[in-house]
Amino acid sequence: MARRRRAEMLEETRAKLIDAARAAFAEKGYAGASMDELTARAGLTRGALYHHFGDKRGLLAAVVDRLDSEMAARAHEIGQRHANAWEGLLAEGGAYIELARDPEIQRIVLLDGPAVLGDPSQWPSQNRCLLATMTTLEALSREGVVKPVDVEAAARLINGAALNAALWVAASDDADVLDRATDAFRQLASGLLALAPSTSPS
Amino acid sequence: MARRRRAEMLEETRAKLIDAARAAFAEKGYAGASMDELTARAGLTRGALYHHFGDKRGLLAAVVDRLDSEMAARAHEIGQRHANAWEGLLAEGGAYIELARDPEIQRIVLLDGPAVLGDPSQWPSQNRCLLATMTTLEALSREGVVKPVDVEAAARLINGAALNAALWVAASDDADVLDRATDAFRQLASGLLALAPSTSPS
DNA sequence: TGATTTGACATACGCTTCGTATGTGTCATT
DNA sequence: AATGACACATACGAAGCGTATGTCAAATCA
Repeated sequence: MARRRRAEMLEETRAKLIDAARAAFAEKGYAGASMDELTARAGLTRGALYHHFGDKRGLLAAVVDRLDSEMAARAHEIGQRHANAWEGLLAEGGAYIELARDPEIQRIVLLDGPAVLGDPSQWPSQNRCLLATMTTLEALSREGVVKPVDVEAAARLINGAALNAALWVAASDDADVLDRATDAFRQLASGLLALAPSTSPS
Repeated sequence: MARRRRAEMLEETRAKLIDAARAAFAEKGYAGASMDELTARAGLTRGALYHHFGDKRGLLAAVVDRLDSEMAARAHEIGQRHANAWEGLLAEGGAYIELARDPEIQRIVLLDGPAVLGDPSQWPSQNRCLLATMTTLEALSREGVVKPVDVEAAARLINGAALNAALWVAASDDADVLDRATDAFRQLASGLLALAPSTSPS
């Protein structure tokens, strides 16, 4: 069998640990997940974990960073699909709402993450999400589509509203809740528009 | 000395435990707070705690319920002060933002609470907050001030935006962040208005 | 190529903490 | 006055985290 390089092995174990942790945290929650069990499932021991991530919290940070990056990339991509930048912003928000219905993201990013790692707005990954929204808003502001506005503040509130909507959608089994949340989101966002918002612009 | 009734004592120990837990959770966080230390500071032992609250989680639920009720009452009261219902809604949101700057509320209600107790929109106390906002919105909708809107969805998003703004405000030391967040909140909320929002209505 | 060092893990240990099971004293009831 | 219930304290077991230590392969170098 071909011998693999050391760096390869290292990356592989890191990935295995992150994957195992992602599953364990999602299933049992951060506090409920045992590091012994988690590492054993990955075919390793706690030794590997502490060597790579320092402590349990470091492991969560790594998992969160990964999930959050995936979210940002996906939401931004969806936003980019729209020729109209304003529709892109709305779609981006809608994408966040949908993404956050994923139980893994729910539990790890939205619930345990803030409690263990502190305010999300301080995370490097969250800043990526925020930056994407801010960039879009900035462009819209230059084009005159939205009113002159504090871009950072507006972006934070928009993201916050979307994430909260996602929590609501995820907690209820009702199928139409997603649509209700999305509609309300669009209405709220229209408050940023320079022109009087039309009820159904499409 | 006057002998107190049994029920009085009972309520007093409950209150002492909740107060001690409130302080301990705020200072060390839920996970970091030791129940031995917490109860000792109240002049009791863990026995009392498990007798009254079942487990650590039950104690947190009691603390959260208390804090959250205080928030709802205070915010609603502030909203009531305004003759104009629309300004009342905005003031209510602003009040949430300000209230959440309190480190106790920050840590216990906004960070640890959701992680341990689950989605806040399922809490009885949170429903009180929500109901207040919904009532105001409903009235505004009847008066024709805001567009016909899904009241529950709009209320949830508004509350979510306010809470998220509060996290941001609390995390940054910048003094003007509070104003920036409040302004952005008002702009977003104006998306619900039936008429084209004026830039500075007051 | 053989010796040495570095680094990636495994193993072993102690400490803390939670939850429960059991004990004890005091207040109501009869 | 005796009994039962209740409010709490004490004692115990188990689990989990972090650290300190050990080990073996891989990289470096003479």
